[in-house]
Amino acid sequence: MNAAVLGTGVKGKIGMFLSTVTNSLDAKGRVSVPADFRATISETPSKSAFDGIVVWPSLDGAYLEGGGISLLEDFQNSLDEREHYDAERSALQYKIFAASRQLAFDGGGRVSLPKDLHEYAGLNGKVTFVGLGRRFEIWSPKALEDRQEGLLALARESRHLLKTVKPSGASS
Amino acid sequence: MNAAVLGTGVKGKIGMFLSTVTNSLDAKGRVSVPADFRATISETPSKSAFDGIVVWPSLDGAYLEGGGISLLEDFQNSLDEREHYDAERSALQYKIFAASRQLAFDGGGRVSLPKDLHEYAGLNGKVTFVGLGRRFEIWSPKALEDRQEGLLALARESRHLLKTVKPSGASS
DNA sequence: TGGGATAACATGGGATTATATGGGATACAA
DNA sequence: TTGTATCCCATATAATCCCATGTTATCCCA
Repeated sequence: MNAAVLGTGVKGKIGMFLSTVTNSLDAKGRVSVPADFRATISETPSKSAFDGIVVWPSLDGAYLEGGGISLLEDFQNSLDEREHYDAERSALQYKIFAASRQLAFDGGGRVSLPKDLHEYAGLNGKVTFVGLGRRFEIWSPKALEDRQEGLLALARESRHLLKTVKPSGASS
Repeated sequence: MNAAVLGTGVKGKIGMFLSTVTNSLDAKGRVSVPADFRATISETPSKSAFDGIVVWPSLDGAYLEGGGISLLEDFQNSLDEREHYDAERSALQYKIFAASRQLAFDGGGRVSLPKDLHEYAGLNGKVTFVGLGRRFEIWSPKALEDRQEGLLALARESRHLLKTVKPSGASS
């Protein structure tokens, strides 16, 4: 981990996903997206008219990652700098773009999580949204608890990375 | 092949092709284009009135590539920046423009895949659409499974390519 | 600052619509 | 004709819309 991880170089008005919220998953597979997250999505400009979230299975474990459609648009822009048949580009496109789902909000701000995603993340009645800035994660509350172990220690060791002023040479 | 040759310079509202969907190919050679993909196509502006998808054999394997008509318009714009008889330009024109088909939607959002394209992609009863952002791929489910080999590991190693913030020099 | 009024939010369930898919009828070309 | 492609309609399933409700948070005024 290096300083770039927390570096900011953001331009324009972009909301952030913050806080951790647990909501319930009903019998139809629906779950309310936290209101704060919905606000973040609607205030972040995007090229797409899509009103909802995008979710895909994490590459790292049994949980989901997600964000607004603008997050994927940023990924797209990054990948466009590579050649069309570049292996690394393809791998990311397959594992993120092809693996993701567009989940539209219903009138009450809920989305329905497809069954295969339930299963991937081991979801069962309750769902925890973890705000991580530009994106968020979706966990089974139990699995998230396990993951917390060890994070505190690492966060303490890494405190020196926190800066309240942008480094002058930051390119991000 | 150079990425710049096929680079896109899209402006305005555009949708993205996301997720992976398997539909069935009936006895008449018809297959439903996933509703999300149709929505993406209809929300992306184009100079053409054509309502359907454009498909051509991949240059890289036994599968098809496709997108909305606007994708081909973007390719055209990129190629226009080259000399008329430039070798790369000609090659791409032959292998993509000349090899591609315009497949119109029927009333139910299906297209008929020509038999030679079936055969090229080894399609047989089932057809998988793979959303990759600006374009999509069409695979035989079995062949797609094989293709996944090693992709997860490569995607994990390549994650550093994904940036959520545009480089400061980006013009977009 | 207390406390009632109002609004926002999360959630349940039934009604309605969209989607994928099959099959027949019709137009067209070789 | 004979095969091919297009259009139209039917249907089971799945997804979405819509309304109702309890709860929490926020506002407003005395």
